[in-house]
Amino acid sequence: MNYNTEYIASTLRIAREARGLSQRELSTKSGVPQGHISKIENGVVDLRVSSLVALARTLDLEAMLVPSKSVPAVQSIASRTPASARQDGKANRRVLRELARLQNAIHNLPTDFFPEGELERFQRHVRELSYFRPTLLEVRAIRDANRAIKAFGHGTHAPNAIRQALLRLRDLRNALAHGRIAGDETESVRPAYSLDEDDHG
Amino acid sequence: MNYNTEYIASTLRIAREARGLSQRELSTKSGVPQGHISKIENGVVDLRVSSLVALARTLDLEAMLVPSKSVPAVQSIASRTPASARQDGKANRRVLRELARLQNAIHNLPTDFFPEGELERFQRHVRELSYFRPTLLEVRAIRDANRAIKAFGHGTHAPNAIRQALLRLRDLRNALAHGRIAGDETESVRPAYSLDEDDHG
DNA sequence: TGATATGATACATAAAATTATATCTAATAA
DNA sequence: TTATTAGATATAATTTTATGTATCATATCA
Repeated sequence: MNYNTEYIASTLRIAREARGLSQRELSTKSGVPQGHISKIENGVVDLRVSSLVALARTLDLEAMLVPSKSVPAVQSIASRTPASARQDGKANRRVLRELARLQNAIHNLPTDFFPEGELERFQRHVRELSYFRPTLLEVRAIRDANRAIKAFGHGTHAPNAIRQALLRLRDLRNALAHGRIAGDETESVRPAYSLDEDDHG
Repeated sequence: MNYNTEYIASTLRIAREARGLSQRELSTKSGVPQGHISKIENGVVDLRVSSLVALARTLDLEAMLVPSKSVPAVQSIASRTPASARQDGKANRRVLRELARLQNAIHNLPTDFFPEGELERFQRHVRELSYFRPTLLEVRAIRDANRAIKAFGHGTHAPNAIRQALLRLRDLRNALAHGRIAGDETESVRPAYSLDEDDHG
């Protein structure tokens, strides 16, 4: 699997949640079993094109093959582009930098202070936050989370502060994801394989 | 397989032939076995996304998920010239070779199976086709005509097959002469799974 | 004729899809 | 808190199928 599975996984998950569908609902609509949707969204499988098309269609997405040269133009067509690399403007960059810092900070947290899997879930929430336009995000919430983690490293180890801050971010993500069901706003668009892979943490 | 595989099949095959690649060459470049490419191009298999991406990348295409609403805009961006390949040698030589072979084949056909003057007209059509840039021609159509003639020589003598194939070429010539893009089966059908041919030229 | 290249086929195997079951999460109440 | 419940998601076991390796038939060229 030398293409970016993260892209497919995240795109499908975000699109599903943006429409307020559970995996089971998407399953009945698309015909793809719920368990399989779970595996797809977690990047566990190298899915077949029929599954991809079935899921994409029920989420109002189309799988297309476009000339590589046209990819930037195609991305510019979609009004909501991934927040990662394409926004310019100081404010946006600042938000993204905070987000990246947060990702890194969570990655370096000692796992034994948190319930099993909690940090991974938080990681995912933060990563998915990055798919929204930075202008929609709240710098302060992100910064608070960073501060909490920093305080955790320095002084008294209090996981709850971190948890609180990260839960706020999760709620923000949910609000954004569920808030634009009806709108003309379209989904994130990204190449099926990344030209430059994520730093991974 | 409840989605239309025709598009994946024909698009990949046309893109490959437009670049003058054999299945084996594409195989070594993409890492996908030749036998598998054969099955994919014949629509026998429901290929995995990794295979699709590997083939597409080798053919300078990129798999993307785009909002359904944006599909027309994306299609207008990706130009739909039928056989747009590199300006350079290999693909062009391939087309010209097929064309020359076809001229020769028509020349050697027994005249008594065809109405008076028909073969001469076909000859002229093919000759005139060679006046156009090879990049605009369709190897597939030319090859089909060659095959039809070969089958005629071997098995049952059925002039209609040849006539059909040659009429397709005549239509292509007319379309080119009038400045339009020739519509063959790949463009007449509207995909649910939409694929657009690359344009290098 | 032999040699080379092309696209299709056969079969073993690894992996995805299916079906069914278990686990997790977010609320609510005791 | 702690227990419980429902709803959502993840995992397990089995079946189905794409993939990988090898070979085949046919066509083309020397």
